[in-house]
Amino acid sequence: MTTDTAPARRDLAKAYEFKEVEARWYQNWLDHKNFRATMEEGKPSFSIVIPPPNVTGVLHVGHALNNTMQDVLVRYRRMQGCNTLWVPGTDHAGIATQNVVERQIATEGKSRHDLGREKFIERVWQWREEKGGTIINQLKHLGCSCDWDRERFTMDEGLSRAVRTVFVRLYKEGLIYKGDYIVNWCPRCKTALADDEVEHEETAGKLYHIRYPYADGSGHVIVATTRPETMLGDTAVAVHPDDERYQHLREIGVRLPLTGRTIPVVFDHHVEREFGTGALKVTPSHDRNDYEIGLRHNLERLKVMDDSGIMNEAAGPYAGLDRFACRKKIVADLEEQGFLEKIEDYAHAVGQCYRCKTVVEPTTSLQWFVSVKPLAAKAVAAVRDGHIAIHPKTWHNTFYAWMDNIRDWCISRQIWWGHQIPAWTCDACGHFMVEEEAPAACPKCGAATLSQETDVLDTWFSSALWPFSTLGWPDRTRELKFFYPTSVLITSFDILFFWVARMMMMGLHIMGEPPFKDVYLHALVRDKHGKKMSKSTGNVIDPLVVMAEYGTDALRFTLTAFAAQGREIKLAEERIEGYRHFINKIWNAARFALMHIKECGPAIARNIDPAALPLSHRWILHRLNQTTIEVTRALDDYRFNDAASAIYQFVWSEFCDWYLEWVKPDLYGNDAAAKASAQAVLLAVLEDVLKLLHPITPFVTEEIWHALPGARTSIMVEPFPTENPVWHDPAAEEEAALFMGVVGAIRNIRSEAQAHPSAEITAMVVCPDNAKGAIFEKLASAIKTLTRTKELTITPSGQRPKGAASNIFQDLEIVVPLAGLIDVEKELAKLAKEQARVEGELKRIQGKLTNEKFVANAPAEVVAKEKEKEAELTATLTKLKESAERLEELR
RNA sequence: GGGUGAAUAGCUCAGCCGGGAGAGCAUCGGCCUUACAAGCCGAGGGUCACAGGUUCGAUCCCUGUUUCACCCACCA
Repeated sequence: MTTDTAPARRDLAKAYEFKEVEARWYQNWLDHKNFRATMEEGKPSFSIVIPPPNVTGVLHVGHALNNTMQDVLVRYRRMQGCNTLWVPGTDHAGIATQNVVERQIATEGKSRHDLGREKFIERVWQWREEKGGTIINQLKHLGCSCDWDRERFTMDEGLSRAVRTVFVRLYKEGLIYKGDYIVNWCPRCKTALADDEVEHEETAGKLYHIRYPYADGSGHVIVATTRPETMLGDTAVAVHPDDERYQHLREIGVRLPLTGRTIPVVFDHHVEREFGTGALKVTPSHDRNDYEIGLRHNLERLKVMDDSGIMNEAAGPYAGLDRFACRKKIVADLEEQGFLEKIEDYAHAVGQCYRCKTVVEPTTSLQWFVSVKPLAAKAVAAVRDGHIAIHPKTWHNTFYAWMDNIRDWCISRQIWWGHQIPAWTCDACGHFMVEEEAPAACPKCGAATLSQETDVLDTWFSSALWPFSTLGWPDRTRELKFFYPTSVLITSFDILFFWVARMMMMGLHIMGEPPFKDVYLHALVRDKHGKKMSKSTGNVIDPLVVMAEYGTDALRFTLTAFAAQGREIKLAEERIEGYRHFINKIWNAARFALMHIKECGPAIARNIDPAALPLSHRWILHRLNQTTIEVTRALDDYRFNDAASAIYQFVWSEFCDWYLEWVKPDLYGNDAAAKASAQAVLLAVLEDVLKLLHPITPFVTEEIWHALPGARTSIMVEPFPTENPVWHDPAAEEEAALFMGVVGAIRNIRSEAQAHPSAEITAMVVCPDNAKGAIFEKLASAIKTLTRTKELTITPSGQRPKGAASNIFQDLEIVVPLAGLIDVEKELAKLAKEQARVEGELKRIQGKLTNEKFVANAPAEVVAKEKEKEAELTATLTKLKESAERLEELR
């Protein structure tokens, strides 16, 4: 941190030029290393690791939300004096990045196979050098105060070492194994996918019913399938063990149509007797369930497709056809040869690759797996025992349910871009070894030629280590000591299982401590109709465009204000425009303040005894204090929207609409003492407002901060406001409510009477209560200013003059003579309506109070409150009736 | 098939421990009042999805229903 001087102070421009301001300040923060983490003993630590965006990524509004929230917290804690670290970085995003570079070289008419593995990977690195910084720059644009000197990439040497270290350890512990199992295969990406990388989409398909003749020709059984091409790989038909219909097939078997191959009939409990004919074709190599059945009955596995989804030699005459072309051909042939019973429309879920949406083909394949059950148990225990808290809590059950049913994690991918699996086989003797570094020679036979596994690891494997690998693990660094476990992880709920759960498992197992204490799962940003934003629908709100149009602070405030805990945030551009008005409001309030406080020194109001000050100042300081408390509590609880709305209300409705108008007479007047207090309080409130706002709207607050009198360092390093008990003043709040009630009543009369704002009026406040009367005496001049009233009388009892309008506020009657402007009938109607409302409410309350059970059971304070209300309403009602009577006389 | 969330003003949403609802935008009326027309002042607008239950009292808690959204799942 630094105390260097900032850009020269000057008067604030008439309009807030955010573009110039944002660029200037961000550079200034970088120049002064304001984002760099401190590691001072004795100070609390606060750390966040960024959910690393894909290196291929472009900032979308979801990133903007996610990173705004992180930056709000980071700036808040930094101002509170924590050792604060926000680790930025990007993810190498295996398949996604490989796809991008493949497309790039495709324009040169080449495929990655033309280049070869080594050259191709060089190209990917080259691509990363040139284009990989895009999203990082966009995060800077958003104002993110990450410690950029600690930026990491999941393929960095350090992180790669962490990956190898963890892999070897898990392998040696028996938690990583290699085996031939059925996996999800993407024929386009030509790689295996983990279960959660497959998206199931409800699709309108067909259900084909096919006759499989008995092997002895005595009849046939009908099986149904949505994927008829897989019949070429059928190695059995399964029926339920207790299904009498098919017992005789035990010895006979059936013949596969088209190929004539004879296959056995097996009896398995998996089969539902009620579904279709109760007979199921079994393709162990291309269906997960069939694979299981195959295992149970020791069935042959017959793969009929290659890794591109093209039918192979095993498909006989169909070899060389794409699987979907083959489906058509098979159906046509079945039809022609009389094997097709019927075709039904059938809606079912089809698995797709989450990266490219290609229909996934289940296939048996030799892959690496993590045995996750023991790891998952630790994660579940950590959440259950409160070592990790997920916010909002509603996710706990979902989390447990998923973790309890978790299956082994397929971590090998048949692509080139990623962490190559650290396992080697000796070419000479076949010795197999898993090591952190490439062995120079075979430890068994001494041969120097070893072949490394060609597969790379699932990208999520390295991201699972992110919270400690970015802090320097496996070395024992100071960063780890200060910042692990990290304080909170902020991410979107859609990667709870991809990423969050896996970080928990790895952190707990490898480090022995959770990777973070809190997880805050925020909503997904949708369009204003709740639809997913997508380029094809054209409903995308591009944060970069929006920032250019409305300013970064406007976007940040909008996202913060909309960040209520929930499932989705419906965002429309009008909202951002609305909050730009708020930024503008702050700007103008500051301009106004600066006109009057130029000659002031830095605020000293914290040292002023507010008891000696007039109500206006006591009130605003009290409200500021309350707002500080609320903002602090809200941010501590991740209630971002509450923090935003508390400060919005305070700034606009209280500070601007009331306070500034209220103190104008002091500021413009000749009373030097009154002016001095007004200046001091005004500056103090403005300073705290800027600090409270800074985590959400860093740019505009910094710019205004430096225009304030006195030498200023960055507002980033100012202490965040804290509760000030000296400012606490509930009595001021009550008195201010009376004041505002009377002002409101007079304004209402003016407006209803359509009196021109410049028309001067006189008013009378009939106030039977002497104590209140004394309060109003002191406020008379302020009431007059705020209502443009020439003359104001406060009297314990008064007679309403002819042609006067009146309003009732509590036990007060506010009378404004407006000769000729009064519509008596309208006034009476208004009074009648108000009377009805008050009577209704009174009736309800009296009903309650006469209800013995209520009085007996309700808490004493509630009963007291109701009694108070009753008295107040009774007084109001009396006033209303009197007012109406007098008005009647005018008819 | 299982699970989760949502239903509150015309729109988008707040509403912590149950004491009879708030904001922004939009609408209507009046204002270029020397910080701000990206503004100021005033006003209107809600059977808190529906039906029961618990309670002195329910937008809030419980049960059921309807509608919508999402997640998980091996009925071919």
